[in-house]
Amino acid sequence: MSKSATSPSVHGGAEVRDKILETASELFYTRGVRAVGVDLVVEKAGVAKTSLYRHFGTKDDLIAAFLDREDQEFWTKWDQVAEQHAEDARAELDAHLQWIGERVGRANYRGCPQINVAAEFPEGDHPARKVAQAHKREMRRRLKVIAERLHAASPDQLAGQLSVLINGAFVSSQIFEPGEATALLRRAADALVAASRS
Amino acid sequence: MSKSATSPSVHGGAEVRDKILETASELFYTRGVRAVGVDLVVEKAGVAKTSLYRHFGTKDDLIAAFLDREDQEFWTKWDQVAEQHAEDARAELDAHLQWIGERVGRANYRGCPQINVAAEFPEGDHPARKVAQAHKREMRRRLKVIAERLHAASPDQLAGQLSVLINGAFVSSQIFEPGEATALLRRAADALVAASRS
DNA sequence: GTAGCTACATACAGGTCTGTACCGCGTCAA
DNA sequence: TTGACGCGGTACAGACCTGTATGTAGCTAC
Repeated sequence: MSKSATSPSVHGGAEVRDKILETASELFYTRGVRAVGVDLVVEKAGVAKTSLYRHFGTKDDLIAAFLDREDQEFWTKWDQVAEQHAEDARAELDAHLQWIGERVGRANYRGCPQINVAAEFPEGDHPARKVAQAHKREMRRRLKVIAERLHAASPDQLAGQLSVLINGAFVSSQIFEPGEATALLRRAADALVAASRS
Repeated sequence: MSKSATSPSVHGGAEVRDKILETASELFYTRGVRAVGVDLVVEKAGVAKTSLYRHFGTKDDLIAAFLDREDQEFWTKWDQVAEQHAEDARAELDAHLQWIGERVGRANYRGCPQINVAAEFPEGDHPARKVAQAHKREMRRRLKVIAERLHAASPDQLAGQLSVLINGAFVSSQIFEPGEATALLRRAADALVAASRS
């Protein structure tokens, strides 16, 4: 009957935690992490400040949880697309660049959360930077698998090139003409894949 | 005998202003703009706070001046390299990717200042964002000139692809192996240039 | 000399930030 | 019924932030 959660399972379960994280994620992403104080998060979420600190200990932990959430959302989307092209690595890569290009081209797109937070917190020991670094390495790892399926001469190099291309798209939305990103990315990937076979 | 400067030329000229801007630039770049207060800039520069506010009205103006300085430094380097390959566009592009790759691979590299500041200040009306946007457009413009000299079928598209590649390199230092960036960039550019001629 | 400018030094106003303390309320389990 | 716990609400501590006010010293030009 109940949610059968483990630790904070009285009342309605972890609804308060989810509400805080959801609100914080939107605010952090649209306004920047340092620009958003916990008081604003608490107010917009309609919860008590004590609840925020009970669930997340520190603001830094909340930031890390925000990046974790974005990370999971990103790979969920990735997996959905990958499943539809399980037999054709070339089509899978194209499909990824398609949705990434569309996402980058949206009007309210504000860049990759991982990159943005890494830019806001240059200190290497910040908990959020670990999440960001793991995210970027995971991207290259997945692209390497695709590169291997494409029989690239050097899968790791092609994966690196595609990683740079995708990361570049994340931070280049300002220079794209409307609707330009997808075609530009796919043609660039075409060229990189073709060259990787020589 | 004197420096013959124009407006603030009493005492030692604009030395104080330069000292402030130089100190602020290093602090802003290594620690992040929002993480550095004007008190710290003043202390490290060894000047009075009133001097900072006399030369730069607001902290936002100081940030914009910081990005302007970085912008000028970047294009100065660019022009130096371009001069050495005035007759050969292919060699010029290669040389640019060479020094950019080396810069990205340095141990204390913390990304492109323009991208970092844009990530720290998502509001579109911030004075520093105008500088950052102009910087990115200027890069694409210069790359388009190179693409035209390379007789690309669509110079603007090739310039866009190369822009994405370079911007990607700026934010991907975490995923590069030591010394990997230059070769990866140059081979990727090879592939893009080759494909642009078909 | 004297006025005008720049610079240094210090203090402070007014606001914001993170994180904690304390209180009362409602709900669940025993 | 009673105790434990999550939750909302408020107040607050302590630190930090930007920007200004005030006063003093030194240099230049008239």
